[in-house]
Amino acid sequence: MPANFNFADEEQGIYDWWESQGWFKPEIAADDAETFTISMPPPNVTGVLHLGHALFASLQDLMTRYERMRGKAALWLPGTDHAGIATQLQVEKMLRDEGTSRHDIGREAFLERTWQWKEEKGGTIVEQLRRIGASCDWERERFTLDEGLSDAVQEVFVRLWEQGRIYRGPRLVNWSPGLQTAVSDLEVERAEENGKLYYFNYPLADGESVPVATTRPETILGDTAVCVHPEDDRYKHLIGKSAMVPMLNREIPIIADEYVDREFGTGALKITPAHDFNDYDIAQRHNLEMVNILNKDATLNQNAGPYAGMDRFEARKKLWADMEAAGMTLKVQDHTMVVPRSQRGGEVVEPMLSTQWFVQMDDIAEKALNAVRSGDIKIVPERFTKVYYHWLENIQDWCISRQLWWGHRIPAWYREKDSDPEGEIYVGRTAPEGDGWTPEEDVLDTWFSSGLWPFSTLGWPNETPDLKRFYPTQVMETGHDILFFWVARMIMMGMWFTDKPPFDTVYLNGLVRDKDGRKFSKVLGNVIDPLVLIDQYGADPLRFTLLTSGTPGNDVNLDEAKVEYTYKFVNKIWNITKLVNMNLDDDLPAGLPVQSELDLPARWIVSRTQKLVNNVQYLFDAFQYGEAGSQILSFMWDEFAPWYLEIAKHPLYNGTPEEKQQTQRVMVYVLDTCLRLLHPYMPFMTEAAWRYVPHEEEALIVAKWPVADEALIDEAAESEMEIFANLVRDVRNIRTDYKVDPGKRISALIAPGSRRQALEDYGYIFGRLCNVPEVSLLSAGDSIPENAASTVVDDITLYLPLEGMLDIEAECARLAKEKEKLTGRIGGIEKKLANEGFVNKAPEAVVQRERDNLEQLQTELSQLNERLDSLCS
RNA sequence: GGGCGGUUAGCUCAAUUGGCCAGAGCAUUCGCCUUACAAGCGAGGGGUUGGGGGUUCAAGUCCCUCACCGCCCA
Repeated sequence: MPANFNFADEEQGIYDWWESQGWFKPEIAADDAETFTISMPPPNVTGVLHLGHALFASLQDLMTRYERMRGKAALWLPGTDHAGIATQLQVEKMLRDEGTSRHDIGREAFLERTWQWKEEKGGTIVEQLRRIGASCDWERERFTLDEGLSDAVQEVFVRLWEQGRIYRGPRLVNWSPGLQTAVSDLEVERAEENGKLYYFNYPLADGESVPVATTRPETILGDTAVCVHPEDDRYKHLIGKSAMVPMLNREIPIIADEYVDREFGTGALKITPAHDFNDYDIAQRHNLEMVNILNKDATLNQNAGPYAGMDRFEARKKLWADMEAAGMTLKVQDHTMVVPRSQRGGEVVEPMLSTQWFVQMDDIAEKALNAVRSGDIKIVPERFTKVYYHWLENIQDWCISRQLWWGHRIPAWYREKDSDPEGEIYVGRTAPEGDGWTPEEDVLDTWFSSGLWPFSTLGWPNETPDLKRFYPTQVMETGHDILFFWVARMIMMGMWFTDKPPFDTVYLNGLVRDKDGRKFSKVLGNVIDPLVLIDQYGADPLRFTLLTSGTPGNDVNLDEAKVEYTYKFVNKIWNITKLVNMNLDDDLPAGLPVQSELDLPARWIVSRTQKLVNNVQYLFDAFQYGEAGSQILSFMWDEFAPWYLEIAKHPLYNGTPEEKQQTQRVMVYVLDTCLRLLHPYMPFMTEAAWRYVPHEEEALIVAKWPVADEALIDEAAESEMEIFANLVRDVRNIRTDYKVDPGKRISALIAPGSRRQALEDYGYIFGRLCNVPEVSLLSAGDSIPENAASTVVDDITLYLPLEGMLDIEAECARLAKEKEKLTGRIGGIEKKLANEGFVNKAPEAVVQRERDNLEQLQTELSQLNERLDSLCS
């Protein structure tokens, strides 16, 4: 067996072996096996792996591997997303660098270039997912623009149209001037920024004026009313009069609406329905005219009169300067305001009147709400259900058209009617018959196709065998940041079109941040590339660290020091395996020996193993993978290796053939169990190590998940071993206190109390664990050694004759300190037990535990007192 | 303004229906190359679990309140 696990040489080979054996495919399970399906949230096809991907891949792979080991037909279905805006932006940038643009080369050439780009870059992230060990069924990999998925998108669009749930029309939408497309509410990020509030006198037709404040002066050019509060005594008399738009002298009405906040600004509001959502609502109520003053690139159009052609921010300055010159302005104040910016480009988004396609959401949302309300879909952590409800209960119609080229083209055609070039609309799976039809240019929001992902990837709308067998899926694991964007939409689409919840559990993870909790950013220079970590430490440490650094739904702060530590854990496990492996004989019988034949350390570690398996199972059932992982690590590193394996060296090296074999079988059993439990966390190293452990199954990836055997839990063995452990720790402490060279062998005398037999049988433990190879048991009447340090555990007193090294005074001080600690604890327990409330109300087991504790501590105290009497008085 | 999360050792994080002395890693102190592992082993120091109040026999955990940090929605 190699000295170390050489991940760099091994990982690729192991992965290829798994894949070539077909173990990533659900078909390896029995035909009638229960299914377990996860659809992978499709990463951007041209993206590269970042830690967010690494986290979701680790979680989903863990779940998949776990269920696979439990014998389910486990399918983790991978894929990528065409990511309309993001990908188009990348290609447009390429074109810009080449000195051309998408408009120069035209739609067809542009799409060709984009497909080419997709082919070039599309493999990257998929390869990177393999590197972290993702056990997905690559033969079922999908891409959102695949033919099958495109059919599904078209089918959904046409059906929604036929159901009257899709409509087209002019509405106020969020317009991204840089991207020159509409975007949905969700794609707009709002943040407080320092802006200004401009006060000016709005001229009235009769020569008077009314003071008004605005944060965006350029929108004055699109005003179609001035609005005051109906109860506002300052302005009441103006209602019904007319105002004149500054510089344009367009006459507009003064209206009253209770929406106006009398406290804000001057209490009078200018209304620009074509460029403000609130104003739009007011305009609807009052039947106001709507004047669009912006072009698609956010320069001003002809409605802006002399300002036509200027950029919106330039126009703001110029208009204000002109108004100042005309004596209309009052003042400019600093003002904190909420600015909407594009999630993609970061530029300021403009509300703009535009003709777009929408999905009417009310009934669709209702079904999705019910799926969660009824418990058919469970969200983990549960607190996100409230967020989900709130969003769906207040949902707006969804703007699904995008003025992009990269995406699913909307299956609609227009024909002139009543001199309107788009007067007649046809929506269908194929182009309409007849002449004069022009196809729709717009494509669909990327999330429209992702919303179908759980079933479109399985073949829907066709009743494919995969769809029948694997739909609905079981778990949707993704980031809580896309609960609305994606999860809610999948539930809506799934419920609407398949009448089934697309998955029964939504598991939401948080964001990965740096160790100080900051977001990764190029500006901060704190970006960590998961592939660099994998190159440095291997995939397993990164996976394990991501999986154990956080709790469900919360952000993960990744500390590279922990990755390094986990890398050492990998080495630790490797060395444990090496030790076990080098102490094996051929033809070792499989499985554990009969429990009654086991020695105390074996009964103890076997019992501890059952408890570990139970805990891990409990935690897995509750999605608490982090805690489960930590417990496995702690069991191996703090119990199995330093206690059991060290003790086991005695029977292995000095025992009878029977004892030796028994010990071999036990350590193989425990190690094997740990490797199984750990495999979903660290697939590569566990698989590699497992080769050196006797086993029956073909590979660890398809080995059985451990189940605890309650009959092997042995509380008596656990408490007896605990006594040994405490004695060993005490001896070590004494050695440290007296600065006894660790290499120096010393002997001990033990007054064994009620444990004579155990101490006779297992006294060798002291030789192994604290370098005390000679242990003599005292009998009643034997004289207590002089000049010895001592310690007490339960009814046992252990003496270490330290010959010339003992300082009586120091020893007495040590014992006195020990006594103080003991009496303190005894006092605490006595007080507790004297409390009638505790004795009567606490569970019997808890009370009994305290009583047992008290009894033991009192025993220890009396022995300690004897020792103090004889040595120190 | 509404909702949610967080605040635990110097730093990063745990702690399963409330129940033994709140645990790890990093950092730090001391001692060890002990034949699986110095990528290691052994021992230690470091905490009023953000403040205050309450419920309970028992609170990091449940309730109220305040403070600060963060996220989502309007």
